[in-house]
Amino acid sequence: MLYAEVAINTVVEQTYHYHIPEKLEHRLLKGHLVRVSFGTAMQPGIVVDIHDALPPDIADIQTKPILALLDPDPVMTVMHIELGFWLAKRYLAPVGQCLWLMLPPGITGSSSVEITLLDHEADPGGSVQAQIVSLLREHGDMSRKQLEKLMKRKRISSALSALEESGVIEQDAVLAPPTARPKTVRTARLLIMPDQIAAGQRVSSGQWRIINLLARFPYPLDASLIYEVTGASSSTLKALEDRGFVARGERIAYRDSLADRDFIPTERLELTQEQVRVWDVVRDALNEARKPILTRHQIKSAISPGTAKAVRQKGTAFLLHGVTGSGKTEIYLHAIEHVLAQARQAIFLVPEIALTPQTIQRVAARFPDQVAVVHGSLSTGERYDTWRRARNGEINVVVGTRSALFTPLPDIGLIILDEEHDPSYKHAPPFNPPYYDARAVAERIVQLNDATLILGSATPAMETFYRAQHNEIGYLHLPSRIMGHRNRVQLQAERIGQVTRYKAAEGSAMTIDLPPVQVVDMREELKGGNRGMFSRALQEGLQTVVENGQQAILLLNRRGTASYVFCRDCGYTVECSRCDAPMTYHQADELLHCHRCGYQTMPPTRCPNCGSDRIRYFGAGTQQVEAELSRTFPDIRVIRWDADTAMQPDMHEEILARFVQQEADVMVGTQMIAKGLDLPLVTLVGVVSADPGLALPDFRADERAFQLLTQVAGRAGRGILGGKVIIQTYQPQHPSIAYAAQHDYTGFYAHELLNRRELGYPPFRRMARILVQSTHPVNVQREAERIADELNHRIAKLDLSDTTIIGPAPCFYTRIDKHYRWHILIRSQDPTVLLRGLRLREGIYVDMDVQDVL
DNA sequence: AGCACGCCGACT
DNA sequence: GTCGGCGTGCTC
Repeated sequence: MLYAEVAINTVVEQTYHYHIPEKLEHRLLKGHLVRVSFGTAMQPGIVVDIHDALPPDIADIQTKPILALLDPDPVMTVMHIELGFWLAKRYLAPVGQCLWLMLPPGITGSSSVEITLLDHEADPGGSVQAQIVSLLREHGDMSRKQLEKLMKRKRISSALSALEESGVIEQDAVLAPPTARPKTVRTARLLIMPDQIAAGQRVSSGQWRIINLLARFPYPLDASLIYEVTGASSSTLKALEDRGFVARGERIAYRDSLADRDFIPTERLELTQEQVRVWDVVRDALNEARKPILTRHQIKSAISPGTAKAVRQKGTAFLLHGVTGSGKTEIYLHAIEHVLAQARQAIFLVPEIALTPQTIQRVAARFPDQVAVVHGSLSTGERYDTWRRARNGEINVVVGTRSALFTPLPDIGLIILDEEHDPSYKHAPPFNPPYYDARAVAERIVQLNDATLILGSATPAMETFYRAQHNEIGYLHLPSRIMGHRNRVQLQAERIGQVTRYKAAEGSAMTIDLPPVQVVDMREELKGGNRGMFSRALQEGLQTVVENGQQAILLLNRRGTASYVFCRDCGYTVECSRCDAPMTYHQADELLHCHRCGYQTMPPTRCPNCGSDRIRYFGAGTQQVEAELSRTFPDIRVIRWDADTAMQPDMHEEILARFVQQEADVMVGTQMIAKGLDLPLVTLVGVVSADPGLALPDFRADERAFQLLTQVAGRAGRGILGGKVIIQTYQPQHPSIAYAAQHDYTGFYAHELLNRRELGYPPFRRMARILVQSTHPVNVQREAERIADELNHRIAKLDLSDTTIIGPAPCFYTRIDKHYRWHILIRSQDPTVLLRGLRLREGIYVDMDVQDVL
């Protein structure tokens, strides 16, 4: 007898064994999606292994059978199964949940229990049973969930089993069919050649147009195409079918989010000598890692039982440290091209699809028809189709956000994480576990697949740079900004009559220094009598930009702050009733918004506390900056880019496109404008206020601030016009500001590393966070204290001298959407030792390698 | 996740 | 005395 070890998608930690029925005996493979009975429910499961005997500890139990195969092809490879187990161990999450990361939503339907009334005349004793029977008589058969709802109670199992026992009802656990299905489109083909149609037969002009079109193609055409080309309608096509001239059919069509977009194919660019040195190292690694090319048959047999051990543990990881504009993307594109030539696939991760349209454009244009985009806002159908195409080996490059890592590509040769320092690479509550870090997962995939990882950034995460310094990963450096080919730059400069600041680099490329940064001390501005939002320097800078027809970016670092409403007499501030956070005034709808939960309310005209009518709006939002700009420079055209103006994902691209096309002189925005944009006409970047975000109780606050300022500073002067950066602050000596002003990454790194070492923070120890949430303030605190007690007890018992606990304490955001929040932070070489097997109730989340502790 | 089992207070 | 609350442990 053969047994399948199955992982089920619930919060159980273990796997379960089922015997393989005869009809599946030689068909069942690792990675197959199956239907099994689990407890009383019907559940989907993944076959993670196949054994010829049960493990000794359960040798004498009665196993249930594998009931059905839900997909004829394995839904994941052995590599993906192994990755799932690794995720479960590292992030302390149920293995089923980890494996389900690799599957598209909707691949299985939901599990339920259907109840059928067999004896309509039955009159059972017991009020609960009688009630159930009368409800079934009244409403007809239904699911157990519906019945519980109608009964307004949960405890009906004993009554149900009694009814089933006496033959009154039947309970049937079912697994619904998948909600995601292949999409089919109608097609038509010609059965008869035009010249075979007899002269006497009456054929309308619409029918002739269809016949002539179809006659030109020896295969079926999509009906939609036929209608579009001929102008005929479906009734015309139907008429042709009825006359036997045409056969209609259907084909499976892939839903593709890139399908309706045109990309102009581009060629590879010539590398500078600096890039060549980097590329040589990457290419050698790719060649070193290259496995023999597998045929489709070999790939299939690699996922069959018994050959699992073939997975090698190798792979190479690099940090590609390059300032903005240093040509990192061209290295990525060269590497992708190289692995595609090896018949392997590549994954290219970006922080957010909506904020990096230019990057996606470049990848899609370089590899036409080989790229798919994977991210959270795809429809279920698009995700499902992309997933199937990937599994079938029809996609070579996946571009996407962190979840794209789990696309079931058969032979991953390269993973790129662009802007690797970005916090969005960490999956964290309130999402579902596992709370993985895409950087660590990518490294694991690369090991399992004998592939290559490139982590790219101008401002690498402390942990990443530390690892590069200690030779745990390779270090590649691109210190110069490239402005383009010498001849092209020269021509452009002559055309606009500008003396360039370019320097001839080695070879034919030209480079340019990073823009000068001026730090303005706003305390001095106040002393000088300037109480406005813009310093004199920034005003002059904006004036110059307007006069010369150039462009500027104004950044507001609002992390952890907002403009709020307060009473001048008693100091009362309007707070969200569900989050206890100050509410933000929005000019557009004249309402107060809560940025945590989205709650909206009317601003008060009188103070609810003291009755005063001296209500004031305080603090600067993007709207206020916009208003102040228009006041100071009446003719200036301003465009605002923030979460409010870009409500839908595609709005980002539109706003950006309008700015690129010079429909505005100044763009005002928050963090998002600092991401990977290439805006050659921007000659001035102003940071209106660098201070918010510096004082946050988060050990990464300084790092984040430095990264943001450095990134946004890199936006200036990318064209031949040059540029400058002005940072306004009340603490000009702050390391995050001072080092950013010097474009001094290593200086900041060295400074910050001392802090981290002193406090035992990452990269010296790993940090985990236990987050406790509840709608009851007393419960959260009590639960957090209970967990902390248990952890301290365990530390003593296990003698974990390197493990320290911070808290329990209320989180910085003490309440979000009615939930009070407390947390416990754990610093340790390996927090999983302490946290393994910890009992977690509802509302408790373990976040390993936590990125954000607010 | 469900569901059973088991121990406690509050009802006919 | 039973009904129903929920804390605890198990599902191959």
